[in-house]
This record gives sequence, structure tokens and C-alpha cells, in this order.
Amino acid sequence: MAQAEKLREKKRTAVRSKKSFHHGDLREALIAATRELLIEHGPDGFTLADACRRAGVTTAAPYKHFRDKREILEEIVASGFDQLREQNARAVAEKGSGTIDGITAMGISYLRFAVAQPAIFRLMFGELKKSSKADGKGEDCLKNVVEEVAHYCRKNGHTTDAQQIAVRLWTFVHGASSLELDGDYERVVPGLDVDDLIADVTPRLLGAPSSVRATRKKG
Amino acid sequence: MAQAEKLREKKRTAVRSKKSFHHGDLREALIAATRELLIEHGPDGFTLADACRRAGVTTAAPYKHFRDKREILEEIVASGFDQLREQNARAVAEKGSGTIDGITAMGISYLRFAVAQPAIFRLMFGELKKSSKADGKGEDCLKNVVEEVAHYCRKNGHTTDAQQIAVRLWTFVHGASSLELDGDYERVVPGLDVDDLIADVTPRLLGAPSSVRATRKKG
DNA sequence: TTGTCAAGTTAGCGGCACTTACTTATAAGT
DNA sequence: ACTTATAAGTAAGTGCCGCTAACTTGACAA
Repeated sequence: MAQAEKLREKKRTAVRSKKSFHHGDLREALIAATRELLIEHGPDGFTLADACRRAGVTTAAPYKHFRDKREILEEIVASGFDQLREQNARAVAEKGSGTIDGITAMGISYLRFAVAQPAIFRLMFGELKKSSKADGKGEDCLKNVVEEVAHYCRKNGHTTDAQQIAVRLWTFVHGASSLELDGDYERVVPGLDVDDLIADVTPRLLGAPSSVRATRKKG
Repeated sequence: MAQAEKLREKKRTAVRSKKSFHHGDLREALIAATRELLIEHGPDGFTLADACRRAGVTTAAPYKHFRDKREILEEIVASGFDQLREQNARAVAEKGSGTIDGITAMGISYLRFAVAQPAIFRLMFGELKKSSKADGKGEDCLKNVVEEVAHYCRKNGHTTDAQQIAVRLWTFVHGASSLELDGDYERVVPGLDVDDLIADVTPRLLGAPSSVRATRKKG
């Protein structure tokens, strides 16, 4: 195991000749191909065999690097959580940490991620039993929200439990993302502006005074 | 087409002899078997071939009744919406129509449905392209919520748009159901009481005064 | 130079969704 | 009551999938 890791490292840093070794770094190539296919077709539209074709190897090759199909997906789920966390952090930093606008921006960022990469989003939160690695990364995402909310509470002298509020926000934003993603809003309430929905509800769940709420919308 | 419908009708109402015809009513038998399998295994764990085995026919038989696998699932999705709507209506009637408790009960009923039949819930709101039939039934579900909220608003002299509030409630409850269903709460905030979560947030999204909110919890 | 072993290959298994062509049993017409 | 048209089954087969086993190849180290 450790040897495999070492070897791979060497190959990656080595000069990548025009037609290197057997493949070069099939592991990463397969992950990349899988990610592409997940984005192009849905989470069920993807097949391991497709990824192999794209990487230019036979369908037996992946099993030198992954135990099964699931293990490739897990890798993508884990990096998905990283991406989501970073994207959220960027969004909140832009609008100001510890502010309602900042927290709202985090929610909209979550929505953006879901809509941009629906298949990966579904895998991240869906039925796929996640690895402990992905588990930790998912937890990190929520922790960031909790911290943001705590920051906001301290700044505004609120005494409410930040974790509780963070869970409320997560729940709402996740619901909005799921419904938008699956086209359920479109079917049932066409024309709904989901950004506005999140912007309207975030202050309510934060327990912000209505005066703040009233001015929020034209932010 | 219409002939087939007629014929089936006759068979259903006819005396069901001990070993009727080729199968009796394979159509319904397949739907039932599919539903069972969806409940036992996940939405992906189910195979058409499994359903055939359970119904005691060959794997080619279903194609006399359904165009493809999707068409069976659509049937289940449609009846799922019926079940959800009825269950919600029962819940709200029990706690009192037009009251916060009633609306909260609807939300918890939604959650119950999702947790009790996760695979069917995922199909209903998930990636499966729904038939126009299921579309209408999904819309009906939300309409009931809108009506309940409107009822509440009239009763309490609120002027807010009932549809807007209904969408907020739907979004939150759907998010809570999804996260609970997929085990995401358990991974990230273990021990969370989702019923309480819904009961806490519902009045907030209804725009209920905080005095009402304060007394709500021990309802 | 040569031996080792990771990382490819080929070939094949069982299972799936779905199709085609054939068979059977019933309901309808005379 | 006998025939007949046809709905509703079966058998057999296609191509694709995930995955395995047994082999070959080739980079690197002794």
C-alpha cells in the first residue's frame, strides 16, 4: 500500500514522456474521466466502462487502483466537499463575515454548487454510503456555517445557540437546492426566484429584527 | 388501447379463480412487487428481473404492460403523491386546520413519509423525469399546503402571500426530510430531533409573533 | 543483465434491460 | 359449439454492465 503510494508519487513528478509507461497516472485519469461523465450525464448515466474508454484503457484496469466503482465515486465526493467549503468561504468573505449578507451569500453559494454539479451534489448528500473521509469533510462544511453564525451572533449580541441556527439554515438551503436541482420548483411553482427565496428566509432563520429584513432585499 | 383497458377491467371484476388465466392481473402484481422491492432495497437496488421473479413470470412479460422500467416507477410515483397528500390532510385535520399546530403536523407528516418510504420519496422528487400525471399530483400536494397557509392567514388577519409562505415551508420541510433520509444529520449533527426542528421553524416561516412561538414547543 | 512486481491486458462470468418470434388460452362472432 | 382473432404469456438471444482470474509487459534495482 505504502509502496504503491510512493511509486505513484515518483511517476507524477517524473518527466511525463510523450507516451509514458503503461498509462502514466491512471488513477487520477479515471477520477477526472468519472467527474466529466458525472457532469455530462447524470449520476446514473455514468458507467465505469465509459470512464475506461475515455481514459484509453480496458475495463479491467480500474481494479488495480480501486476496489470497486463506489471507491471512485467516494473520491469525487470527498473533493466535492472541499470545493463546496472553499466556494462557500469565498462567498462569505466577499460579502463580509458575520453579516446577514455574508450568511445569505453562503446559502446562495451552496445553491450554485448544487445546480452547477447536480450529479456530484446528489452523490455527496445522497444514498451513497460515504467513506469516513468524506464524512469529516461534510462536517467541516457545516462547521464553517456554525462559525459564521456564531460570528454574527457575537457581533449583534444574540445569545441563541449558533449550531441550532446553522442547522436551520443548512436545512432550508439544502431543501431549496434539492428542489431546484430536481426541477421540482419548475414543475410546481414555475418562475420562482430561488436566490430571492434564500435571501428572504435567511434573516428570518437568523432571528434578525424585521427592520433589517425590510432593507435586505435590495442588497 | 381502449380495448386493453376494457379487458383488464373485466378481468379484475370477474371471479378470480384459484389459478386464473395466464397470471390474473400481472400489471398490478408487478407494481406491487416493485413497490415491495423499492421498500426492501433502495431505488437502485431494485431490478425489473427481481420483480418478475416475485410475480412468477419471465423477464419479458412486463413489456406487455409497460413500455420500459421507468413506466412502472412512474405508476408508483403517482400513487406515492396520492398517499402523501392524504397523509398530510389527515395530519392537519387531526391538529386543526388553519392553526400553527396543524401546519406543523403537515410538515412532520411529510417527514414521516420520507423516512418510512425513502426509495419512493427519492423517486417522487428525484431525478426521474416524471410523467405529466405525476406532475399534477405533485402540484396538488403543494396546493394543499398553500390552502392551509391561506386558511391560517385569513384566520389571523395576516396579509402575506400564502403561496410564498407555503413554498418556504415546503422548502424547509423537504430539506429536513432529505437530510434525515440520507443520514446526513446523523453524520454531522448526531442526536438531532428533526420533529423539534420542524416545530421550531414552522412558526418562524409563518411569520407568527414570538409570543406564539414561545408557547408552541410544549404543544 | 536479469528478476521482481506494479500495472496493464485478454477472456470470461453472471446479471441486467430490452427485443423478436413463437405459443397459449380466452372472449367474441357466427 | 366451433372457429378465430388477439391479449398475454414464453423462449431465446443481443449488447452492455460490474467484476474476476490468469496472463503479459515494462520500469527499476540488485
